[in-house]
Amino acid sequence: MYFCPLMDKKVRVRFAPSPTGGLHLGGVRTVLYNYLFARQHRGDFVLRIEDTDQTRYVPGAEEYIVDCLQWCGLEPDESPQKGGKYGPYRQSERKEMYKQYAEYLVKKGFAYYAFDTPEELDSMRKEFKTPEDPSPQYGHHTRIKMRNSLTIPEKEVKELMEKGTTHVIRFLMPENDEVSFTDMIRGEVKFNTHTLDDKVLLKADGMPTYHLAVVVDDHLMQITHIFRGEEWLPSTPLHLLLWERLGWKDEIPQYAHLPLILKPDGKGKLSKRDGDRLGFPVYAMQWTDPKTGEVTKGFREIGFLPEAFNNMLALLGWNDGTEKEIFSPEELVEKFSMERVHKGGAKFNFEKAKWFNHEYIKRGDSRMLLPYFKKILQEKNVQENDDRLLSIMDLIKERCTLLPDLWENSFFFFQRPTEYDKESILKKWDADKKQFFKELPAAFSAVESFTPGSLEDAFKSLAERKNLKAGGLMLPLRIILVGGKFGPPVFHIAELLGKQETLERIKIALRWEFMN
RNA sequence: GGCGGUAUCGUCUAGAGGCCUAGGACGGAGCCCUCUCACGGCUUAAACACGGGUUCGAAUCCCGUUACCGCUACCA
Repeated sequence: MYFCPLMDKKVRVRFAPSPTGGLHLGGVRTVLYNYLFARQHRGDFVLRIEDTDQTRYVPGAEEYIVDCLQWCGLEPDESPQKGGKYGPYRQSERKEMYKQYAEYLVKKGFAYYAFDTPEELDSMRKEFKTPEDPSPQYGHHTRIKMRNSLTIPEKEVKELMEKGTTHVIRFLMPENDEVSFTDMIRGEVKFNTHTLDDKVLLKADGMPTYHLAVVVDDHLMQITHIFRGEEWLPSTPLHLLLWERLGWKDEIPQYAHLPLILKPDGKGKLSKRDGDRLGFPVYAMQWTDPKTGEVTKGFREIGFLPEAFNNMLALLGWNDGTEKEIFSPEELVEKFSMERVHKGGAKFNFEKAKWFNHEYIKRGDSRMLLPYFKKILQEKNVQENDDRLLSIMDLIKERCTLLPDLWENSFFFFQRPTEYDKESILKKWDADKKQFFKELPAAFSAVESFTPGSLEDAFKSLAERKNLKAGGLMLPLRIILVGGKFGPPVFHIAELLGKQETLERIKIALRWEFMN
């Protein structure tokens, strides 16, 4: 059986997270690819909450996901919050629909009731466990030995049902069928149903499992393309069969299974633990576990720009075939193609991630950075007008990798040095130099425009008159103005400090006893 | 164990039979620029997992091996 979707409908894609905690960067990448594809094809992007596991309910997780998408600039067209004509968008609110479809499958002979208790399932697994088969499945070998509507006489089943005996509905997996489909990234993928099991479709609590819910909802919501993690590849044949048994074979969506994001070291999927261990975020935004109160910082909190974050994620597994690496959101929408997504998993590289952010800060217009800068300054209780802030950023942004670096590279504009790197000054300090700095304020005052060029000229001509080398005086000036060996070119610092403050700082420094 | 997927520099990747003595980026090393730190420029080390085919010719196609990853729940 080969499944080939018809592609003449309006593109509709979806992100369907389970609201159980922080949003992993792999999840954001999945959203990104969905979003880019939708925008490129002028389609719809829907957010659907997969909250069918009541035991894993985490308060606040759904709102958190919505906030993350907003920060990333990847907002859905339809969602529980926004609504839409295919709602509700929360699976827990669609509970009744799933049951009908499950019952329909039973009626058609494509599924059956199973009354086995968890304990019975457990002992079955133990009983059939062999070295060759360490995890026996509930499938064509074992189903005949279990308590289900296939093995129990019809009359008895009816009685059990009438008594309200707890049961699940399982899919009746055909014994020997070929199931194949074309994955947009991987090409043709084949399975034989022989090795597949009778997955639970409807749980004892009446909620569907992922498998039933995803097929029913994707159909009802007219989803045309499913882009999801590679971990779903093995259950795709089940889903395909479900589409077919439910009578929707002609509407099967196109699939693409995205490669996983791996740990930077060792092996396996990247997890929050790896971030904690290696010192970088894994979640998009800060997540506070409501149970333990544990707070986990995200990319936003450590100072990533959402555009840089997206760009980095887009390139983690995709490229446009050229050597271009920096793409604006618009370029991403235009250039992205699922066929060019790399098949293999990618180890996450935090250094490279930071490089993207650095590029965005460095290349970006300071006006774009202004709100971020102002927020930091607010925390530091600094008030300043926008024009000066813009000038400061123009000067320092090339040395800022993360947003907090904006402060680390500019604090000296807002506060006078409290201590000085004495070592560096004293190494070559003498009376002549001291005299030079005593006369410098007058020389600077005499300058007609307080600009880097004229300041440098004044500085150098004074040095010449005093028979000193200007080169040896620059570092002391820097330390006098900001306290240490850091910052942008020193005359630029002076310019932004302004005449009054520059002269003041020179005079203050000269009063320190180590200068004498 | 079974099933599925993947396999190019340390990392992300380009490469869709000859353009490959394998290109770019991050990171590393070195040099230049220089008042500090950066930015920028230049140079450099570093890879086709292995074995068989197919072909005049393979990183590219096929098969096998190996390694790694994923799935194998009334979780998603």
